[in-house]
Amino acid sequence: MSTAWTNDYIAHLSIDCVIFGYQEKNLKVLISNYKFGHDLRGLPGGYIHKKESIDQAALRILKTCTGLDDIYLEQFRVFGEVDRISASPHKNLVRAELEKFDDKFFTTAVTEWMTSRFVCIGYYALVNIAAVDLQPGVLENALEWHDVEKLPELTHDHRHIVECAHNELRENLDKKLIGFNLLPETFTMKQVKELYEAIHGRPFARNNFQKKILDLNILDRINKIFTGAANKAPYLYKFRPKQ
Amino acid sequence: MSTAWTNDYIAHLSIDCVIFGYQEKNLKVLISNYKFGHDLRGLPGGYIHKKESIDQAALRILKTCTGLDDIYLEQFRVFGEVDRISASPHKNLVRAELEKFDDKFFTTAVTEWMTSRFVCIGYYALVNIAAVDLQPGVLENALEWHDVEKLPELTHDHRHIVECAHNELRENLDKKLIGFNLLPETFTMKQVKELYEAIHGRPFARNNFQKKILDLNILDRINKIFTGAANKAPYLYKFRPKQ
DNA sequence: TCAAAAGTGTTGCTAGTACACCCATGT
DNA sequence: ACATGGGTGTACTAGCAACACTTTTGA
Repeated sequence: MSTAWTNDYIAHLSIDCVIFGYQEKNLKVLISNYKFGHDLRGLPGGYIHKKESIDQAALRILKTCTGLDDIYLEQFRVFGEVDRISASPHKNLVRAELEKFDDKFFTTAVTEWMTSRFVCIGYYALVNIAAVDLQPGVLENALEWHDVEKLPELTHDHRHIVECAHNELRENLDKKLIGFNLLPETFTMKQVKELYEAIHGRPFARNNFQKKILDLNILDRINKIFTGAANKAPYLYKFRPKQ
Repeated sequence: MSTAWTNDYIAHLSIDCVIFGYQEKNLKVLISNYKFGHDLRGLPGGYIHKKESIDQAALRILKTCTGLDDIYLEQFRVFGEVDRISASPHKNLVRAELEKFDDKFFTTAVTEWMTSRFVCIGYYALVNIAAVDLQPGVLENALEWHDVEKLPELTHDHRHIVECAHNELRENLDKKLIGFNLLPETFTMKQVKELYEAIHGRPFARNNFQKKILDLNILDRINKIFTGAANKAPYLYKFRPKQ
């Protein structure tokens, strides 16, 4: 039975997802808190079914932990060092814990399969945190949003993978205008600016930023929003779907 | 014996290399002409040893066909559609031809392994054609340089892979200043311009191009070269190794 | 009336483009 | 001398950054 399970997937090839969200002016990453190990954490990931494309596999993994179907995602790099798992201080821990876990499923064969050398395809995804319905898997205590700047210790090379994804996000933010996937349906220009600042980790000039974004001609101005504060009411915008 | 061979490699995961060269003012790609099939061609590629990193595997494959050690290369994308081989008109042809090929090695098990579903990591490399010593493998009649604009029919999705690599090369040409890997030790500004034109497929203004390249401060001017033509002698440049 | 936050305008710098001109070279 | 191709300079433009100013809002 468990042999059948491993047989359904391509061996030695995995997908790890860096799922970005945005909340309280901070860029967040979704992190798995595993049931085994001492507060061991890592990226949500999974394997590729022999009968599905890698994009389908990534979407399936994303749906499993967020419940969402329509997610912006992109592969950004392959991590293929031989020792990315074997050199990890967690490798043997993970293997031992898995075997203790549930002897009906995690046989020695399965845990060996899972802790062997893996080439990992890195995907990053952008989600609206408010729309996410976190669904921890059988191996997970919880799924947690962590500030990208204050990540806890992560297993294997997952911290490095997050850094690569973060760099890629920064590079693609202007080029592909993907940042709006992180915002709610409608938003103020200030929110857009704060999002960009959170991703780039540096301030933007208010007026120039507004001009830059409006000149893209991708936003529609909806109406003013009166916050009750003693100042000019900001406009609400929404992303204009491509014609 | 052949089972041992397939056991040495990660199953269902391959590397295909788009090896760019530059000759006679044209951007070229190195193409395998297979011994089997009717003039069947494809990209040089290979598999990943269980004990080597994916970068090492790519370098090994490159060394096998070009004889070169120090090659600029970069992974650019993973191709993971389920049907990228099975939907190919060549799949069954390749399998049948392989089995006829050499029954000591290409057993049914091996050819099944080789023609099963594969996730392919795409690498592109830049080489100086003059330095290359082409070494066809056991399955290859020849390795041939083809104009990127006039590619012959290629097996599976290899044409698509070349197009993706070409796009990536164009995008990275300025950003990473990698074009000089395609030129000889010393070169004139005209040669650099022609290289850029070949890669981008569009003309550049002579004077502005010269200014742009010189402003990068990465070239050293060596001396004038007297071509014998009735005009001003151009300067020779060489790439300045980073301090 | 005032402070706070939002919207907009002006200037200057820089990179890229188009145009023009001058210089070296061999016939 | 002159045609050819190479080197360089100038002006125009677009995009971005720094500055300033005006407008709206509720207390």
